[in-house]
This record gives sequence, C-alpha cells and structure tokens, in this order.
Amino acid sequence: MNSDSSSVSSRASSPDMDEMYLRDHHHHHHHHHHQDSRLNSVSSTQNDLVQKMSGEGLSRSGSKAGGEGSKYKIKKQLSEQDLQQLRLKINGRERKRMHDLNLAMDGLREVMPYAHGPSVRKLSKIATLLLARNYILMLTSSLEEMKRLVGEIYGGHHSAFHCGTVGHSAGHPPHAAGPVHQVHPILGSALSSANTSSSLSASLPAIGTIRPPPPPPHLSALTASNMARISGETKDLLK
DNA sequence: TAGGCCATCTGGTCCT
DNA sequence: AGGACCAGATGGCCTA
Repeated sequence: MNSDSSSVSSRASSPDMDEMYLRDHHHHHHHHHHQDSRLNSVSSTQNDLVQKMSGEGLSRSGSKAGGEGSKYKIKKQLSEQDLQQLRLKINGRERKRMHDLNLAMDGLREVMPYAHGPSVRKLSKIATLLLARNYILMLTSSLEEMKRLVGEIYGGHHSAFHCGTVGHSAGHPPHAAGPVHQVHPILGSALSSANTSSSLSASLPAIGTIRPPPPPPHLSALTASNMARISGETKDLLK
C-alpha cells in the first residue's frame, strides 16, 4: 500500500547516514523534515556501510590500508582518520544537495494538476518532470489560443502579447508511465477531450525519446489538435 | 520474483 | 582548496 500517508516525501531506503548528517548540519540551518525518520533507523553505521561498499570492489581508500603508500606514509597516516572525516563531510553535502533537489521536486509536484491526496501516490520524479513539461506546453498553447481569439474579437491585429520565451510548442512530448494518479480537473478535461494516444509505448523506454522539440513553425499553431496530442501524452504519463 | 523507483556513496570534473 | 554537479554502482523497498 503506498497510500502512504507518508507521501510526505519519499520513503526511506538505505539505513545509513546518521550522526554525520547531524555533524554536517550544525552549521546549516535546522530545517529537519519529516522523512528524516530514517535517520535513526537500522543498524549499519556510516562506517559499516563504508566498509561494505568498499569491499565490493569499488576502490576507495579506507581499507586498502596495510601495504603500499610508503612514500606518502606520513600524510596518509595523518589522513586515515581525517580522510574518513572528509568523506563523511562530502557525503553529507551530497545528501543535502539531493534532499534539496527532492524538495524542489516536491514543490513542483504541488503545483501540478493531479490529485495530491494522502491516498494518492506521489508522482515519480520522471513522471513529474514529464508531466510538468506537458503541462507547460498545454498552458502555452492555451495562451496562444486565447491571444488568437482576442485578436479575432478585436479584429485588429494589435495583440500586445509577445511571449517569446515559450515560443516552442511541443515537438514530441514524451510519454512515460508511472503510477496511477487521479488527474486534476483542469488536466482532466483536457485529457478527456478526444485525442488518440496512439503511442502507448508505455513506460520509460519512451523516455529515451525525450529530446528538444524540433523547431516548430513560427507560431505554435496549437489548437484542438495540438492540445489533444499533449493531453494524450500526458495521459500516458499518468497511467 | 522481476522491475520500477529511490537514496546513498563515491570518484571525477567543473566552477569559484 | 573547496564546493557544486554529475553519473555510475549498489542495495533497499514496494508492487504487479
């Protein structure tokens, strides 16, 4: 059940990181987050992990110990421990960096048009990005459409608008798969509106097709058709 | 059990 | 030098 009220954020995984995070934290603010419940989790301490991993075959200092390192002896010895210390610091930074990234991802999810209920599974990262892209594309086309209509209504062609920033309107938005999500009314309507999700290549394989959309004609001649396409792809996304 | 998704560790590279 | 970024590897958790 991933109804996970824990949608709070991602679930835990590796039981490591612990003191060290704290260590690194003392000079960072203390915005602890929910998820940190895992901080104290299970067994393996940083050290255990370190050893385990290094043992695997991925090089890494730590244990090579014993022989070698003759000429650097002094320096090495001095390090030995400091090295470990440094490693922890670096790992901590990286961890924080990723946490921040995830926070940003959560922020993005929050503004995405899909149901964010406690009983709704969080969008995966890839799905979030893909959906966001399609959403932007859709909004852009809507804007274009509105501008066009306004132009028509006023006969004149003095549309003051000019959003050149988002001139491109979708090339081949990717389709991806993800957990099932309830679509927000907004997108929902857009999605339900016809369209033929021709390519249900399902899942990530399609992700490989992510690429900058080919330079479309001047104006994004989006209208029903384009809109439909986008929504269709988005639908795949939410599948 | 396989596959998807994710967190973490780590070494390399680029930037300040 | 030290930090930010990045990508590969590894292993855990969860669902079909």
